[in-house]
Amino acid sequence: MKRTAQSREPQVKAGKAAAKGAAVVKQPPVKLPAVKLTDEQFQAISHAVSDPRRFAILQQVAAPSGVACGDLREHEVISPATISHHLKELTEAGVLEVERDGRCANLSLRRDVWQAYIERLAGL
Amino acid sequence: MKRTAQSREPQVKAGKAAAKGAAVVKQPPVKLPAVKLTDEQFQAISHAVSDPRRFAILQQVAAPSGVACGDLREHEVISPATISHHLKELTEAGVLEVERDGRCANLSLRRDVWQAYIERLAGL
DNA sequence: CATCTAGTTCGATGTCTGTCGAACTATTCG
DNA sequence: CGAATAGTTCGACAGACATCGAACTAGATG
Repeated sequence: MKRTAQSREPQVKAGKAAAKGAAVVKQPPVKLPAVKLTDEQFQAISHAVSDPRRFAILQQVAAPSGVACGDLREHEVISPATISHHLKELTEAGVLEVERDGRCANLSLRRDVWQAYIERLAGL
Repeated sequence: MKRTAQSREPQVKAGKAAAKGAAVVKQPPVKLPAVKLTDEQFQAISHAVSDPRRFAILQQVAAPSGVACGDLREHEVISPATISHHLKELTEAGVLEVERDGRCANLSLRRDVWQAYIERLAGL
């Protein structure tokens, strides 16, 4: 798979996408069971979302129906191996859920965990 | 200034402090003027808070009256040079404000910026 | 005014991290 | 069943980053 020159910063395209953010359908006021984060998990989430590419992935995956791995915009700018690396970081941090569908993977945001993370940050 | 062996992870002491979190006085419902974060600033904040030591610093600094640099618990575990390095990261990200008081520095949380950061994350 | 204190900057060091191609596993297709 | 597709893992590489001691600047003290 060909792509443009190696770059640490996301390509302008991805950057702009991250900046604008996908249109988000507002969640109905469903009360999620409270999740309690360990310190390690909190730290892992902070680390996982500090990378602009991983945050951009989370933005896409936050859509109510999730997103198929193959539909991630990152396929246009980084290699499948790197995408896999980032997905692993997010999954191990606990904010991403992967559901295999044949040879495809469907990705979704662990909203309960994300909510707990936000609340932890807001506690400052 | 003496301290224990070099370690990337914060010492248990600092870790526990970060885990428990300082007791936070609930802010009165004062409406802060909305701050708009640029993508770069959002990214810089994410990066700045992803480090456990910097997050622990923010927790201390979030006290309503802020905290004097010399009173940061980090002085027990890392060198002044490293503290300075972390303070610079937080200041440049825009979440920390430094006010010199003679040779001392008083640190406080930019609550407006922090609030904007939380809201940006919650937008997923 | 010399000395001390508080914090900053510089340069070095070792570790971490995002990237890749190649090889791999698992599933689907023709 | 062989070929194609989707995604993963491995090992290597180059750059980023947290750490330090030493030297520095600026303010306070005796």
